[in-house]
Amino acid sequence: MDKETQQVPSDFFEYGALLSERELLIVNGLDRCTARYPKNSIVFREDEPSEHFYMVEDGVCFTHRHLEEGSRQIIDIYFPGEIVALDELSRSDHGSGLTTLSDSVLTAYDKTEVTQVFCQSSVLSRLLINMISREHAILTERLVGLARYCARQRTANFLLEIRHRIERSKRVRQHGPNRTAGKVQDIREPTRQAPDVVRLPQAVIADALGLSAVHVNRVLGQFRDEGYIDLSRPGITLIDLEGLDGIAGLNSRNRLGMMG
Amino acid sequence: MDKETQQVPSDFFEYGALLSERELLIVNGLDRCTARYPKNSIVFREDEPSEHFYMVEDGVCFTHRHLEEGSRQIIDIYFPGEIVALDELSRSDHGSGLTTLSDSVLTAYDKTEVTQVFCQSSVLSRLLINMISREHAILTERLVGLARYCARQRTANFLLEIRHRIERSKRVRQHGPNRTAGKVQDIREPTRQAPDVVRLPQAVIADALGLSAVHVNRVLGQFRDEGYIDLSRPGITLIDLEGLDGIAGLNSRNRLGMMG
DNA sequence: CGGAGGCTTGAACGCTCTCAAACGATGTGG
DNA sequence: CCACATCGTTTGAGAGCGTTCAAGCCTCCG
Repeated sequence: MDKETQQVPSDFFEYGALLSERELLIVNGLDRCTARYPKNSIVFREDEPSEHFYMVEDGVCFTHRHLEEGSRQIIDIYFPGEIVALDELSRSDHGSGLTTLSDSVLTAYDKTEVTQVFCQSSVLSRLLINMISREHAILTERLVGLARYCARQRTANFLLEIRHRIERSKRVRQHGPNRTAGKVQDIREPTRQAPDVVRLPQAVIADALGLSAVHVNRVLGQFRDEGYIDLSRPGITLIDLEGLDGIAGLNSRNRLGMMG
Repeated sequence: MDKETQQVPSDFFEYGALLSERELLIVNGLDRCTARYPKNSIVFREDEPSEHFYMVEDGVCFTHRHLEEGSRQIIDIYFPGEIVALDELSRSDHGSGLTTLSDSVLTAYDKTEVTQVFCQSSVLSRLLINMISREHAILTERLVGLARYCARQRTANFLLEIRHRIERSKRVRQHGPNRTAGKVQDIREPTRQAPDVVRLPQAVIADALGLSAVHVNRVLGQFRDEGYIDLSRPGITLIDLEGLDGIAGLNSRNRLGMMG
């Protein structure tokens, strides 16, 4: 692969569409605007006019909806390499707000331009549809989880899903030539990027799972006592992945394959 | 509009994309297979290979997921004119099963053909993306509802949403020249198609809302006692729509606008 | 007339919430 | 360097909402 390939937003690779030279040029030619956002800053609010979608370059952020009483529901959490607000391509306003959890770097793409440009190419159209469909599958999974599983199951499933996405995020970010090679670069900051450590405030987990922070804490306490996780250090350290998977009790379907 | 227009699946009109003669020809040229399904029959099961998506011509059906313990979660309910399994365009298997609630007529379209053909046209690509995005918005709404609202709110909201979709379904089915004219045809079967009557088993409502059938019944009983609905006749007759809307307590956002 | 499926209602249990109060880490200003 | 504020975590007690189990009823239909 050449230099141009490395400029392509890394997440695109995940969708199995082999882009030709022509499509790569199109994608690389897109207008983009990269900016830095401090921790806990609001990138956009729900109901604001929506002109861009974003790719997370660095940091962690989440989409959310505010409810009347002051509580909020977190729709999804995004890690580096993931794309935010893809589902809003055809909306004129934001269906949910976007807030950063840590200092973040985001790249904004113009929705109108992307839609128009992508629709010109059948390969890119397919790619876009695949990406949106994947979001849809994740959302369906989450819906079933919220409706039918208890706090223990939801929490265990959540921890595993976040772990999976952190891993995927790391993998995706080593894009370019190194992707297929077995060569793995050393992790730069073991404390921040350590594997199997979920570093999210319990209040955020609660808002994502539709639970109270107090009860999330209680469930995590149970998991700690049962030896599944470790809470003595900052963050949630996953110890027994199979055990958590057993608690989650969800079929392996949620590890969603892509493409068709 | 000419005869060709009337052959176009009516739901496409809802998305505001003005199709040119050329696109209409493409859409009308799609392979399709219309079949009749008796009440309570399974059209496809989850995890089965997925080759088609369906348009509901007549009847009511729903998509669902089965859980280990034997319970099920209903993902969505579909009325005439609506499209099923659109989100599975890029999947090779069904993420959820499809079952009929009443005697139904469904038209199957080949997923691969539709994807390929639609991706050739930028207008149709956009249309497809808009339709999928709309599904996404609905799903997000449902997610927030499940996570953050109590049984009364969810039930009230559900009744209003179903009413809205039944109305929309009726409107969409009078496609063609009559669409824009104020002329409204008489309803043929007032008992079956009466406005403001939701004819769904309470067990189905429960499975859609993530509640037990017993508790749905209790909530409906409350609504009856409070004068919002009437249960003396078969089905649920909505009496006080504003009242129900007040209970639902959701912003008007769920009456989702389309296009961007 | 009898059976089946859906609806209705009661009682008790249990999961999760709210309220409340500490605790610990972190950061800030005196 | 310490006092203090703040934020996130932890734990307890009590209340509420929805569940399960169980039984009876109604209605449609054979």
